[in-house]
Amino acid sequence: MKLTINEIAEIAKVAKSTVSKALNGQKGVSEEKRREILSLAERLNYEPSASAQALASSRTGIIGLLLPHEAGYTLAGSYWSAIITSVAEAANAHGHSLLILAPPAGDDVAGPVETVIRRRNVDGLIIGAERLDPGITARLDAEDIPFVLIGRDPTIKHYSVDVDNRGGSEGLVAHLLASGYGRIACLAGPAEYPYNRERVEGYRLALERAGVSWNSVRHAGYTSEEGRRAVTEILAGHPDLDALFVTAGGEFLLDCIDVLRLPGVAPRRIGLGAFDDYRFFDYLDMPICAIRQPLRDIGGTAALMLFALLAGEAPRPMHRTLDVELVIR
Amino acid sequence: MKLTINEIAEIAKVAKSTVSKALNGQKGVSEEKRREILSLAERLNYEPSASAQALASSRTGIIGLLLPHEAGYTLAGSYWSAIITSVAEAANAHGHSLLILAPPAGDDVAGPVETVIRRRNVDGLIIGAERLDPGITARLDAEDIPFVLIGRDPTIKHYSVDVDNRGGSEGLVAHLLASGYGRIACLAGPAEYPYNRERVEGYRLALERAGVSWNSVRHAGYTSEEGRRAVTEILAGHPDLDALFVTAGGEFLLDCIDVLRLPGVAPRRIGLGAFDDYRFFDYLDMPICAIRQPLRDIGGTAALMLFALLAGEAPRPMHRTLDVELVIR
DNA sequence: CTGAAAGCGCTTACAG
DNA sequence: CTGAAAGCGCTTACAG
Repeated sequence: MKLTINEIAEIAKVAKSTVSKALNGQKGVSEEKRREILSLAERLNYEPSASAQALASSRTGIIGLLLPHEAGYTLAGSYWSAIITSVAEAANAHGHSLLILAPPAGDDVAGPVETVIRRRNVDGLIIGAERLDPGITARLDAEDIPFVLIGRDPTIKHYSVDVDNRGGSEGLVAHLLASGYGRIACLAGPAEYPYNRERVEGYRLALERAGVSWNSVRHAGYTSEEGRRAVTEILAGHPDLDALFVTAGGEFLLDCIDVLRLPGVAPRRIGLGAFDDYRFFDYLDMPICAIRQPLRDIGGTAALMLFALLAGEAPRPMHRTLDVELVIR
Repeated sequence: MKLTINEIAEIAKVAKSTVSKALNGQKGVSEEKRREILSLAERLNYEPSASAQALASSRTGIIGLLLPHEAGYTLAGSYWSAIITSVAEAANAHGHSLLILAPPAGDDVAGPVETVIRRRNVDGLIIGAERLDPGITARLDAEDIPFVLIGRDPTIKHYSVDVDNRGGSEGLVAHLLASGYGRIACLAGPAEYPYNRERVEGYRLALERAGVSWNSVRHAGYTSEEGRRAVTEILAGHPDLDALFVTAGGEFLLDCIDVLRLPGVAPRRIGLGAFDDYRFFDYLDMPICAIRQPLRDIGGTAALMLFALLAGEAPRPMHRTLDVELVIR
């Protein structure tokens, strides 16, 4: 039924080890035989069995992408969709497949990682989880499974690709200042996410450079209630506020916008800055500028780094920082 | 290094075939030994090698999800994100992994399917591609690889899960009629997509039931230009139009909305009906109602059907149709 | 119930 | 360069 290396060997009248070498481009086969075998395999539509190769070589030809559980829920869903497809395409281009690891609802990321390690079913991992237990990366290191993080965690040694959180925020806030806003508050997601801290730094930097001393930073958890309450309190605490910089997108941002659009608030015409751009910003009746992230690049770059690692190279720099784009409306 | 079945057998002082049977819950092992072996494996954190199992049993423990190439681009990205994570979770719950297949830019879906068939690296497939060449499903049938389609193609015999396109559209249009709209045009995506045809049918049915003879249906391709042109022409052709039903979401819908918001058009206050709901509809300054699809259910149901097929059962009904929800704004 | 043996389809030293 | 052989870690008839 299934065409195997044995049939190829038989037809070509060589040993199957010779076929294997020819197919894998290894030395130790005459150019003539190689050509013969290659064309035969081509003609017969031969494709090696993934499982057999994996077992014999202890390389699976599969890379894994670890998603945070929230990936499926938030409107930032489009974020993960772009990451997934770009990684999948890069994987295919390198002759690999992409396995998706998503922790079950409520669980953290440790379970899937542990299973993957023990079952040995991926060669390497791209980790999209935004917060990561150092124990997990330690496990991966111990087991010699290469991984690349999307986003960066300063407390952990790892390869990573990230966007320029600080620079992007700085540019955005600088633009708000240049547009005439003078009292810009910053609403940030939880400080445990490194990117929120960096974006707050960018905010501070822009104010400092412009010689503006007025500032206000507040962190809030990623829940509808906390986000809404935070915006409400910021507004109440600063009657003279004229702009708000929100460090995150997705549902969190939408909740903030909801509050800003409330009847009592809307007349104040608060300017909005957001770290994440959406096309529907066009529909909002408020001045708004945003940071657009190069989503497909993030996935593609992470994959490239991982494949370098798999090839035994040490990609440099260890941390890739991608530029973002300021979108003005 | 890696713990294998041999070590377990040695420690338990039994043959490895006995260990295998015990672990896999097969008969032919005394309850006592089974318990012993199971607890030993548990204690030692033993997890069988995925590749070895796959090679020996010719079951990979992996299901594939085939995405259309557009998945990463459109705003409907959140659609795929929800499908992917829900399928991944269902797969995990069944002890399987999820492999993502995404055809390279410009290519169709045939390449990845062919590779998967020949490499034998999935046990079954969930096909998310919206348009499908019958040749592909024929290949899968021939190779005995079970598959479930998301969406339904009447020209192909297959298992599928879909939403109630006709009923949803009918309900939506009926609601528009009940709200006082009398001249409702329908802008549909390409007729090659079965769901577009079904949604148009729902539109017609609602008009018919209400005894409204005025109708206007137009199909347009999924490009920015075609969508915009279609809306422009519909508006120009029907100066008395008071509502528009768009059968699709994503970028296509956004392009339509752009045209409706154009200065010359906006004053007319066209009511909008959309098959796909987005939270940002709240921001639009136009009357709008929409259909919300049960995204996570779609993925979960498709996975359940596939696992039934893998277990040798024939899930019935062959086509699952999920209810949608009418969201009124 | 129990275990020895063959086999899944490859890769990889190792002789020749 | 070429090929015979062992081995990857399991599963699955098949005897006992």
